[in-house]
Amino acid sequence: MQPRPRTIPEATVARLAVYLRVLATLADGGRSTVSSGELASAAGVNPAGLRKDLSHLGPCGVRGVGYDVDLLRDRLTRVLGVGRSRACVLVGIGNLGSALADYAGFGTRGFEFVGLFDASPARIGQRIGNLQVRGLDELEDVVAATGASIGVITTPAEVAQGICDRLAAAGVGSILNFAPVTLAAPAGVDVRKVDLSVELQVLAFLGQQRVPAEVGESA
Amino acid sequence: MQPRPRTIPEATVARLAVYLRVLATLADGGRSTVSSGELASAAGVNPAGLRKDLSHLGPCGVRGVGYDVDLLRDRLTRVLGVGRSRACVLVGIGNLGSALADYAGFGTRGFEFVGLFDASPARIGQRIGNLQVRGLDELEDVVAATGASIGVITTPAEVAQGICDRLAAAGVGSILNFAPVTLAAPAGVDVRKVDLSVELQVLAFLGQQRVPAEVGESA
DNA sequence: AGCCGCTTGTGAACGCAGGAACAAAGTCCG
DNA sequence: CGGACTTTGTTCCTGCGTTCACAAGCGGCT
Repeated sequence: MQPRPRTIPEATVARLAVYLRVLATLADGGRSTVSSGELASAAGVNPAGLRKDLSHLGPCGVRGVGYDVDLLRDRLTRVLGVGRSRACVLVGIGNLGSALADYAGFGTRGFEFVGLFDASPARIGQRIGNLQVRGLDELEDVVAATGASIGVITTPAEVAQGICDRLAAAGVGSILNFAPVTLAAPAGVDVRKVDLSVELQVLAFLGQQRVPAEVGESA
Repeated sequence: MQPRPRTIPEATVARLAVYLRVLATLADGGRSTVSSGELASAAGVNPAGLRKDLSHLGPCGVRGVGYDVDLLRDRLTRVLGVGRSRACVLVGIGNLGSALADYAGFGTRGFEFVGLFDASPARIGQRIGNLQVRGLDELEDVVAATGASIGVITTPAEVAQGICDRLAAAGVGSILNFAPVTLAAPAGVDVRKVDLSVELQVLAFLGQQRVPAEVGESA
């Protein structure tokens, strides 16, 4: 049997990652226990929802007291698989790619870039952090040698699909796409998309809805 | 008074922005009409869902033929409010902030940065694109002078809440937060969060879940 | 030892998004 | 001019996520 059903909703997983970060802050502050209400308000969610999210891991709190910070952190770390370091490759070393390659937040959370790739000869050989930018022709070799399981795409939209195909064929099972296109990937490969201009447009729409006086559509 | 009900689901708005981009590509390719199926597959969604999304704008297709590309583009542009340019300020000119300030995709979609701010004296005065980085003390003045309605936060987590408060107090109604914290904002201010390490952690979790399943199946 | 208050964990209802199927409408062809 | 095909717009339904509300359990106090 499966005492913990392996099916944790995706939305819940995203929140678990947030809880984990809040817990780290609390631990730094010297706290040893937290209540669901406190944790929920720090994470910006409903207390009942938080408890339900946590219930997917089995009981891990003490009634009448709350959650043990260290214990819960351990549990979340193990469930999310942050314990072992994961090898990532990054394709497209433009402004955004360089920023991501240099972003310290990844290394401390179990993600390590093992390869940076770009098509432009001008960028090949450039050093970012402790890595050198390689040519695209080395992509498959590096993925095979390092066993990288995650690929990050920060290329122009036109070539993103081609890179996606090559990553998938090379055995990369998870792709994070920043290019403003919808990628098609074979079954068994997860693709997540972060589209910055869509975020801004949604924000603009909500703001426009809130201030209809500024629109002046009927005039 | 409301031929179009003002309540368009947020998830739909995000997809409308995607459709708009796909339509731009199609228009560049010379296409004049598209069917819902074609548009849906290009956007990576279900055809029925796409039609439902578009139905929020009222009937804008021709039965038996499809959608007129230019007309639909016009309609979407007007609903999303991409027509007029929106003034944005960006706070925190680190690697990520610099990348965003230099990202061409925003300017072509109706978003214009009118102020870049950083706390570090080393960065103040630096030029990015056609803007100069200013000190944080000028933040309120610039927001007031330009009427900026959107603020983007790419600061370290520790100072993000303070910046959020100052932006909200200055009259910025929409905030896009890249800092790895959950921000609290007064009512009437929309906050959207883009958390890169959460995206990676979700991806890692999905991949981790997939691998043991594959092992069990192939054995 | 017993009671009380606090907090977790779970069960149920509500609302929402997503998907499939169907009727209306317009066009193309004979 | 009429029929048939294509495609939209809508309606229904199913499933998921979220929220509310309550019972169970644990620690502290008397």
